[in-house]
Amino acid sequence: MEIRKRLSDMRHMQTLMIPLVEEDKHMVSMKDISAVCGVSVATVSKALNDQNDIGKETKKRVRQVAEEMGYFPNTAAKMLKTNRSYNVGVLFNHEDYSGLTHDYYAFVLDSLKNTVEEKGYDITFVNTNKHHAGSTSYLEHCKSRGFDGVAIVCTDFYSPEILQLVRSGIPTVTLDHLFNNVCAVMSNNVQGMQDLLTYIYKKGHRRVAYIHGADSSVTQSRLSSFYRTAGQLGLTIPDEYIRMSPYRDTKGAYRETQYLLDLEEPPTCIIYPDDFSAFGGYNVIQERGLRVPDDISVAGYDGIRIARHIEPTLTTLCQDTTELGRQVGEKLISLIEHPKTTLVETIVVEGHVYEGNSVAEISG
Amino acid sequence: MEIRKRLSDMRHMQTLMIPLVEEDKHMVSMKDISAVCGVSVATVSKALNDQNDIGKETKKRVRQVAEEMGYFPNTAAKMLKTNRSYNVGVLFNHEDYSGLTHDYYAFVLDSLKNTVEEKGYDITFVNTNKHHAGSTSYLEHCKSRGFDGVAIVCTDFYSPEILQLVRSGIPTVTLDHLFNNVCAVMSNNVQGMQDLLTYIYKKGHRRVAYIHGADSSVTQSRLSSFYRTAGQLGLTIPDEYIRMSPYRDTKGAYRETQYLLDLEEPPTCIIYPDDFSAFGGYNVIQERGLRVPDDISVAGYDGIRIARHIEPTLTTLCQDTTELGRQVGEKLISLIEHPKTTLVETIVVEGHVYEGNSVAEISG
DNA sequence: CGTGTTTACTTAATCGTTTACCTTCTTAAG
DNA sequence: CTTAAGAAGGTAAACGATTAAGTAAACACG
Repeated sequence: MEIRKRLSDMRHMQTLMIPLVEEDKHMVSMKDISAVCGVSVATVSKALNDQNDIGKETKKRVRQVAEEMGYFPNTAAKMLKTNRSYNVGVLFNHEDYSGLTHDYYAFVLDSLKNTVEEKGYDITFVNTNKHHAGSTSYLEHCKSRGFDGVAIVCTDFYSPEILQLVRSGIPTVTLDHLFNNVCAVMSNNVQGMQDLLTYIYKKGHRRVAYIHGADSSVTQSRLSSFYRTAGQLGLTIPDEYIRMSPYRDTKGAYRETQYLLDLEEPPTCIIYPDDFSAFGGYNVIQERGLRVPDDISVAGYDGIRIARHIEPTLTTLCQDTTELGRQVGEKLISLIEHPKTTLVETIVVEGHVYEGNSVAEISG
Repeated sequence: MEIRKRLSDMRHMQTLMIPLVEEDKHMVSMKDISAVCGVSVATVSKALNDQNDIGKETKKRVRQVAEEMGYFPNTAAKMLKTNRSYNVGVLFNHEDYSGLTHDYYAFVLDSLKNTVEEKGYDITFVNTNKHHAGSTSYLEHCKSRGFDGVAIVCTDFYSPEILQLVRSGIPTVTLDHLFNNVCAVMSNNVQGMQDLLTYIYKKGHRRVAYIHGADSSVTQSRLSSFYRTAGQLGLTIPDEYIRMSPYRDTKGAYRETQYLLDLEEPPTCIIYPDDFSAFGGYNVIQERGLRVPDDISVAGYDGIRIARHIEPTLTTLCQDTTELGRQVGEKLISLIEHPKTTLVETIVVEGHVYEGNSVAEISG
């Protein structure tokens, strides 16, 4: 016992004396601290965790020695014992064309990351790779890694795996998709489309086309809001004004824009599925020798950063990615830390119309 | 003993019978499998890890039961015992204006993620938040989490914390920065700038300005390559053609462009620090009633996605983010799995000139 | 003074794996 | 038949923490 103390003590001294060597592999553990302080490991644990059945003096000394020795907890051991990882998974499936390379999701993730890190949590991507050793589903991967919670940010919400995950009992928050009995944070697409269309209407436009994205709950919200708002404003929208082009597909946007411009009575303003697509629209329009917004007005959706730096700056519905990420993070952590008292609810985040120069004021 | 077996067996049956309930909290462990199979835990472990001192039949049975019971390993326990996490940290400091929201890094990260996930590793962000419980430095966070390796992708490379990290003995790979004795993956900024400037030269330009980004090793490479190439081509670059504007700062690009256009002998082509800035240049030029590329040519650097969808499409040096991310990932994992035989080297990834319409062909 | 309470610890079990080292049984060679 | 080797599996000690339960000393109080 006495010998072990000395040994541990010496090892400690070595570590201290050569602070930045390459072979700094050894992590100092509670055992090392306990040896140096001459107390039990349990005492060290309690002292560091600020338990109250430890003497003031001892606590102080243990903490100081721990500091000096450069102690930090072994997360794996802590996890194993406590079943808490202080790590949240983020589901970012990018088999479709999106994920990290999509401004909207990247910005949300950035904000989410800041939010949870501030509260002492780390972020790990839920491995979407099927070849991952042992685990075959998202849920298994999450359990295997012991995530305290999972943010489902960007994925195919209709896959059975996702359903399995949200039903598993692990705290989950979804972004822009609603499941029964699952917390969700939603960008207000209904209000957003209403604001956007109303803005366009107020600028004098009466013939407004909408190229919507591929089917999803987001698309549905926007589309129905478009129809509803149009109705309220007394606009008649001919069927051929409603087109489809996948999100962020400039080719598709190009094609549909041509279709719209070739109509006998073309629209005076086109709303695109997203900003990226809107720029696809710019191109056709310019190619035809027409100008935005003088000859035709254009509106986007998202509010990606570049949109306000390209002339004519794009009028678009700017989604509040910072707030979205923050809400996802806060809700998730609340769910983790206060599972009983946290409301299962849908949090709606408002966007706003960013007024660029792409929608003209027209009269009559 | 007999009783424990039965109990465990029954618990197992329950789990199987109510497959998707909310209270699916219990993770089936090796102990459960061992009880059902009537073998020891050690045998189960060996069977699942495909050790060779286990009978064929037993191995098969254990594996099948494990499958049926929905077993997957507890990562924390495995980590604790083996000191391997199959988890790599990614250092993505975004206190400056970049990080996830920067196309270049986001694309690299996306590729890195794909690469390591394919090999069975997960990605966790190195927590850059100082308030994180217990750990105060990147290194401590990494050790605490037990990362097998760390990819240093986007950060202030001059901070002492980073130095501590790369010297710690944890496998690390840096992107676009060179440390002594540390693996690095570099986008070839020297060749890139040379190619870009040569392209511009061949288009007939003799008065080329370069607005470079804020100081960093990347900036230095590009700038010195610019000078060197200019010399080789016989171009004389007046001092006032070399300007500075921070990366991705459209305001700065705007300002410097004005400066350049106001010169007595303005350049015929301006190279910007990045594509984002180049669009800032577009704006001034358009505002002044000039046109790209007829009146002045513009080149960017990066090759962000949107650049090829905006007219005039931007001529830019397209960095190969997919390859960069892949190389970082592969090198890192090689370093982790074969520390002795992996070369400590610098991998250089080539880019290519993306030929848009923003650089005019001029004669004389 | 005896008894109960509080304080400040220690002991030891435990989380779910891995693995060095046994044990037992089978088989083949001498 | 004896013995050594090999195959198949078991035992138990880790890994680094947490925590219920126990203990010894100090203190309080009628």
